[in-house]
Amino acid sequence: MKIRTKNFNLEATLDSAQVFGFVKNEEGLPKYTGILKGVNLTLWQEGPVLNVSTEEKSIKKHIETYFDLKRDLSQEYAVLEREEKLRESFEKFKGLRIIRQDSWEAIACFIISANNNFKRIQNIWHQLSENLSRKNSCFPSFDEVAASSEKELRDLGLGYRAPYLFKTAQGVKENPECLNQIRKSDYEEAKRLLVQFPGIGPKVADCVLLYGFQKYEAFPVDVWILRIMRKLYFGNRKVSEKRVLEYAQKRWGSCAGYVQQYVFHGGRMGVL
DNA sequence: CTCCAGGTCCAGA
DNA sequence: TCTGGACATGGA
Repeated sequence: MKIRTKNFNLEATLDSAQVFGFVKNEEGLPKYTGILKGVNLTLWQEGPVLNVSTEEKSIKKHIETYFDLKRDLSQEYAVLEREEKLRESFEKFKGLRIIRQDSWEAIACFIISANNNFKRIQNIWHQLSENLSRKNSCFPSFDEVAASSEKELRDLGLGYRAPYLFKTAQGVKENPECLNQIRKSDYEEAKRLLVQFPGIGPKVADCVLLYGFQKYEAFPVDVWILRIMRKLYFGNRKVSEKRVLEYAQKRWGSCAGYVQQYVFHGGRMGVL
């Protein structure tokens, strides 16, 4: 199946650590293998065309939703074009989009991401999917994680995050409505609700809000963002994460989340 | 062996 | 409110 796109960069989108279930295989043209709505698929891009290794009709709409291909980015691009310090990242990775991923998967994955590295987060993603999910290689639901145990999670490589994920899964299972509560709340309120779960602090909450709940004021400040923001906007002063967050939201408002993704990816790729 | 990875939690100023 | 250290695990 072929999907015609505008302003879309598959590689930048899937390489910028928003999701952890896709595996990249580079043999010339990079291809990504993963699962979406229970359908296994491989994705690769040729110019504006996004190729999908399935002819299943229903998957097209899911892909357009997942990558948010219909979203008009003119506001974000207007902001980024004005941002001289980010010019190289914007030019190089234009088309990078914020993925709309499953809310629970985002919660779980970013609890796991804390003080961890990309490769290991990917491994754990697959461990959880293979061992806890009934459906073949899908990421496990909160019910399925809650039906596991701290010990099992520890054995799958979660380390000290095992109780965090387990207790949070139990909490969501007890009150699944909380996900809708978060969805309909504004950014501040939604964040207040999220950080009540164990393992979710301000940074993880911002990731979850941005990738899992489409709250675009969210601006996750991790070690990369902190380093680059200090360098570009604070003359290398040792400002706190909180100061950086406030600065970004004041400067970029509802585009902060998108700007963050270009800062993060540009920083990791070494162009900033 | 030491250091680090998309931080959080807890204790003590 | 703000800072310092502990915390599993695996790779460099």
